[in-house]
Amino acid sequence: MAKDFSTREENYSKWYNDIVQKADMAENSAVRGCMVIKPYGYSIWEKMQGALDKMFKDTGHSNAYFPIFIPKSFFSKEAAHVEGFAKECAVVTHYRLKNSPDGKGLIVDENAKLEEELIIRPTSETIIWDTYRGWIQSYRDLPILVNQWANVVRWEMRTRMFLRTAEFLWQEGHTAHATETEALEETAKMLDVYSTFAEEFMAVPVIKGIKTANERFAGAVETFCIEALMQDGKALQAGTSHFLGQNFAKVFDVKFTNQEGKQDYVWATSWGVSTRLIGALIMAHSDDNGLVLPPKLAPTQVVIVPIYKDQDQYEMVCNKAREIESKLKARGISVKFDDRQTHKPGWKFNEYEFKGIPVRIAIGPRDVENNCVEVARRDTLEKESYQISDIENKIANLLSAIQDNLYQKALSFRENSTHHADTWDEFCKLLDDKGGFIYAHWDGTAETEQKIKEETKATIRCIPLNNKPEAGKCIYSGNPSTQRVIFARAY
RNA sequence: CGGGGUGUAGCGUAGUCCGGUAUCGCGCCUGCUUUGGGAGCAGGAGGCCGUAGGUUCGAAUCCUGCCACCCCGACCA
Repeated sequence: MAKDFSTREENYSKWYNDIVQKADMAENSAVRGCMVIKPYGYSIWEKMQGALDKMFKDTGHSNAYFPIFIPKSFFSKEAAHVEGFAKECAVVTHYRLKNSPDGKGLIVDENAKLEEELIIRPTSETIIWDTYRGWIQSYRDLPILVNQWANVVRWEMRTRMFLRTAEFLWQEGHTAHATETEALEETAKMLDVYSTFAEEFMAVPVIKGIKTANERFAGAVETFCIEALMQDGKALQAGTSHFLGQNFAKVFDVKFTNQEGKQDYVWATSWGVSTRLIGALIMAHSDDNGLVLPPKLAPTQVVIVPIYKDQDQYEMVCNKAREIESKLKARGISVKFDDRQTHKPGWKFNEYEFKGIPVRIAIGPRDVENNCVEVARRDTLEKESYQISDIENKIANLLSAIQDNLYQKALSFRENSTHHADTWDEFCKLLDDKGGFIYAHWDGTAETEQKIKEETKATIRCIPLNNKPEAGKCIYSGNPSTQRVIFARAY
C-alpha cells in the first residue's frame, strides 16, 4: 500500500495534521489562526451536535442565541473574568470602510468610530447575564436553562487545527437558579452529560474532576472538567462545567424575590464543549493508516464497494449491492454505496480507510454467486466473509462491537498510561519516559503547582471526583497532603 | 509576541549561494487496455515562482516591507 501518512512514531504532530488534511476534515484559511472546516469534518461536528443537543433537551434545556458582539463595559464588570480573557479579545472599533484617497482599495473610515467598542465574544457570560436581569424577577422565573450553539473568538498566538484556533464552534449552556444547591446539581448533571457523551458516543474514556484555582475558569467559583488521554500521552480537557456562584448575578445585578418575599442574587452555571472534541476523537482512536471513527459519530457508517470486470458484472453486482444498501438503511444504518466507475476498488478501499469509515463491504461476482460479501472493519483492519441473509443485523452488531472495541482499546491505553509517583525523581522520569496521567501528592498550594509547571510543563489536570483520601507528602515540597491529584502534560 | 525555518502547477519538490521567465513525481484531461488493496501504455493541459516595492538591460534567484504556514519559547479553560 502506498504510504503517504506520517506515522505516530515518526512525528506525532505531523501525523495529526496529515489526518486532518488527508481525511478532508479541515484546511487552513486565508486568515491567521482560523480554519475552514470542510464538509466531512463538519458532518462529524453535526453528529456530535445532534447527540449532545438531544441530551441537553432531555435534561430540560432550550436553545437560544445571543449576539456575537459584547459591549466593552459589560465585559469589564467581573474582575477575574476580565483578567482571564482581556489578553485574547478581538475588538471592533469602527463600523464603516471608505475608498482610500489614493484610489488603492479601502480604508477604515475614521468618522465611523464606535462610541463604545465591541468585543467579539470569547464566551458569553456577560451579555447573557446582562440579558437575564430582564428575565428574572421572582423565583417563579427560575430556573432558566438555556444553551446556545455559537462561534467564539480567542486571539490565540499559537494554533492547531481543531485543538486551538482563533475562532471555534462550541455550545455554551448558561443556567440561572434560585439556590446554590440547585446550581451545583446542574453543574454536576452537565458534567455527567459530557462524560456520558465522551464515553458512549466518542468512545473516549474520561476522568471527571475539579480544576485547581490556577486552572479554574475566569469568573467561576468552581470548575469541573472531563479529562481525556491522547495516544501521545498528553492530556486533553474535553469539556468543562462551571459553578459560577453569584459572581455574575452580583456584577450584573440579577436579583429575584424568593418564596419568603426577600431579594436574593441568582445562582449560575455555565458549561461547554467545542470543536476541540474532533481533535480528541482523532487523537484517541486513529492509527497510522488514517482516521478511525466510532460508529456512533461516523457520518457514514458503512460503505459498499462494487467489484467487477465488465459492464454486465457491474450491473449484476450493483443490483445486489443496492439490495444490501436498502436493507441496511431500513435498519437505521448510514450507508454509502460507491458505484463510481471512475475509481478502482483498491483506490476506494484506501480512501475510505483513511477517512475512518467503520465498516466496508466489498461485493464482487464471486460473492454474488455465493450469496456473501466481504466485510472489513476499520478498527482492527480484519476482513471476513458474511452470508447476505440477515446482513442488516450482522452489520448492526458489528458496528456496536466496533464502538465497544474502540472504547476498550482507549480505556486500556489509559490504564497502561496511568502511573503513581511518590518522589520528585520518579515523577520527572515518568513524565519524560511515558507521559500519561500521573497520580501524585500535592500540598494544595498554587505556588507549588506553578513551580511544577515551570520545571516540568506538567499541570494538575484535575482532582478526581471519585478520589479516595490518602495521607502523603507533596512530591515537590514534601509538605503533608491528603490526596493524590492527576498531573500530565496537556494540550 | 520573541527566536529559527519555509513559501515555485491541485499536492510534494529541483533550481536560489554563482541573475538570462522553470525540473521531476503524484494528481488532472483524452484514447485504448484494465478493475478482489492506491492499474498500464501513449498523447495532452496547467505556473505573472506568496505579495508589494527596490536594484538591474534582464529577478524564482539579490535587497526591503508585508502576508501565511511549520518548529521552539512566552501566552492560553
